[in-house]
Amino acid sequence: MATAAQTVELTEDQLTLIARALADPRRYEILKKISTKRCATPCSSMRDCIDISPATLSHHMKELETAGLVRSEKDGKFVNYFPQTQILRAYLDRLKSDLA
Amino acid sequence: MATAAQTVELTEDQLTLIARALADPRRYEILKKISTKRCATPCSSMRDCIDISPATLSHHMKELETAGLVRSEKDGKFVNYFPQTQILRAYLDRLKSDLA
DNA sequence: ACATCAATTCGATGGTTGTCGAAATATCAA
DNA sequence: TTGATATTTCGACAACCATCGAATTGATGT
Repeated sequence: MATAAQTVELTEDQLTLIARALADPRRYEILKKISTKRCATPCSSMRDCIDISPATLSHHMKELETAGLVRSEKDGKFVNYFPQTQILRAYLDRLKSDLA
Repeated sequence: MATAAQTVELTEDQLTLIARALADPRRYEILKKISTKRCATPCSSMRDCIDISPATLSHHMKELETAGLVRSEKDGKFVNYFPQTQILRAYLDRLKSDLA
């Protein structure tokens, strides 16, 4: 089953990390931007539309990555980010089964 | 269309309030408990299974209510809580359309 | 009226977090 | 090598937040 969707099981800690990652408006905007793009999103391109210092951006990217919501790949002096939609889907499924 | 599901539109502020409300483990447990019960859930019954002071519980309930995730109804000296599933559904729909 | 119980409010405390400037690290181009 | 650019790390600060004891409010039953 090559293209079957993997169902990820989230630990309690991951659940909290994800919820907290989504709870900051700026981080949410960043993730939204990464998610809508199919291609790689470099750190620097984020600063074109979000007014933020490099240090703060780096901090937020680490939070998103620790939560598992994005994956990073180094490309020379740039760092590209990719959305990890299976994690978000697992989160949505979990909320639905726990709370709906 | 008598039983049609209402689609609620969430503001940016509500989005943040909900995310923050879900980001605390204890609050998540409380909401989970309220959600799995169909009947009214009094404040005091929460303390049977969650070790928490009355003051902290009251604080968390207010957060959940401000986020719109629960509704409260006074019943004598008790306060009953009801899950507001349409708000949770609106939140899930929003995450899906923004991030998936 | 009084005592009792549920819940809220107040005030304080300790920990967390978003923010950014400055310095450091890493890569690339000339 | 030197300079420029991208990103991270460090240190600090202010704001926020979870927590709870104590005092308060509100309702019930005696």
